[in-house]
Amino acid sequence: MARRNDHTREEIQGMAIDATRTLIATEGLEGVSARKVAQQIGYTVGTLYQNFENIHELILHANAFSLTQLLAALEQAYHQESKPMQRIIRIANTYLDFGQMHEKQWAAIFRHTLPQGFVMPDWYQARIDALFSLIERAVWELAPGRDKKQIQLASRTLWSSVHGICILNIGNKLYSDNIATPQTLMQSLVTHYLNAWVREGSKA
Amino acid sequence: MARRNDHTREEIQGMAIDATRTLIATEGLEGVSARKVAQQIGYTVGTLYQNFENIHELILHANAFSLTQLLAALEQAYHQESKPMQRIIRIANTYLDFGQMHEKQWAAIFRHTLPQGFVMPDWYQARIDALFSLIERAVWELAPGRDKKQIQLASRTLWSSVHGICILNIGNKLYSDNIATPQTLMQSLVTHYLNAWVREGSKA
DNA sequence: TTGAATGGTAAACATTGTTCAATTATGCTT
DNA sequence: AAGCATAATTGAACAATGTTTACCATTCAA
Repeated sequence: MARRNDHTREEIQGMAIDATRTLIATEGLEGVSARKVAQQIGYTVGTLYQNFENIHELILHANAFSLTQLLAALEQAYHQESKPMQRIIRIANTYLDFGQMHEKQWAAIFRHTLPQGFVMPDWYQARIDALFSLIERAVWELAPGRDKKQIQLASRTLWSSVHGICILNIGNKLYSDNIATPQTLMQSLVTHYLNAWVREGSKA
Repeated sequence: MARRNDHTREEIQGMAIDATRTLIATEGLEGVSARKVAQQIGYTVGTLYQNFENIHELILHANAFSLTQLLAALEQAYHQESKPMQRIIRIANTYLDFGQMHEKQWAAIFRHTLPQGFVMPDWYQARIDALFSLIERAVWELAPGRDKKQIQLASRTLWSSVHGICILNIGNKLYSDNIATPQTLMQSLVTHYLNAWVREGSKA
């Protein structure tokens, strides 16, 4: 294996992903370009394209990193001792906080779209699955008696909604801030939805 | 006013917006380019840039058109005779259906982002406001006794959530379709959230 | 009819993603 | 140690993007 600098293939890839993450964090997704990344790591575009199929794969790796950070934050919120309902609220607020604190990275995750014919890699989908699985666990603890399908339905409904609040929160500030904070909306969503959902279950 | 062809400024703008809408509908937001639009309407890019500040303004106009269509569909759903709760469910499903039926246009609306320093024009924001106002009306009918702040809070919470379900529905199909349809999620969200919210109000 | 103003064009510029032939450095073999 | 094969790296090239602008053409008013 011949190499001119003291960087292995893996090192170059790591450096490129780091540079991409920095670019996203400072200039946003639109600020990322192959040449900028290459220049940042001291190589040329050509080298970049030998380590990544295309620019989307690179962005995908950077986003996967953010997803891992997010997941870690959610796991931490999960593992604090408290009642099931409070736990879910805490996780939801962590989700919200992450979006607010890392706005550019967050936007990059859900705003980036694969071009036609590009399939989402398994290692990326796995992170998303892990996220949903965490929610399902938390919801299950709230109502251990419900069957799996119901848990799944409620989890996905709830988390799509939580996600919706996060989205409308960043960028387009749809709420005049003096009226209601996104935390208030989040609280309203989770308590109302889950209270009714739990009650429905105890009826049957 | 000198003109080479028989098109007024307004006509050219209308043609350009139409062409942009077609491009979005067929190729998606990424398929839109100034040259494609110009060629479609039989003019050059230069002419396009005399009628629009930049490509984003053009896209904004196309998206505003979609928003108007969406609003019309929601208004129609609103004006059908039924109980308040059923009305809201119907509106939410109309929202969902619109996203499914006009996937590309829908994605173009919420995926398009203004570049730095670009402020959203009033005529665009007005359409979004109209949308939220419609929901507020529908929620008010469900609980006419609640004060305005509470109505606003519930409306925004609910609609952010509805929006979240729509988003996760298109593109990234996060639900294995054999488990639950998005309509099921929508039904679950609206009924549970609003039932608990109404009950909370009658307690006070 | 002539001149001024407007409509429209085409070419140019910078920047994007992506490819690829040429070059250079490395490791292995003899 | 020399040479060779292989891999790494470059830099130029291509097409397509948004955007600007100098120039040409047409029309209306005088």
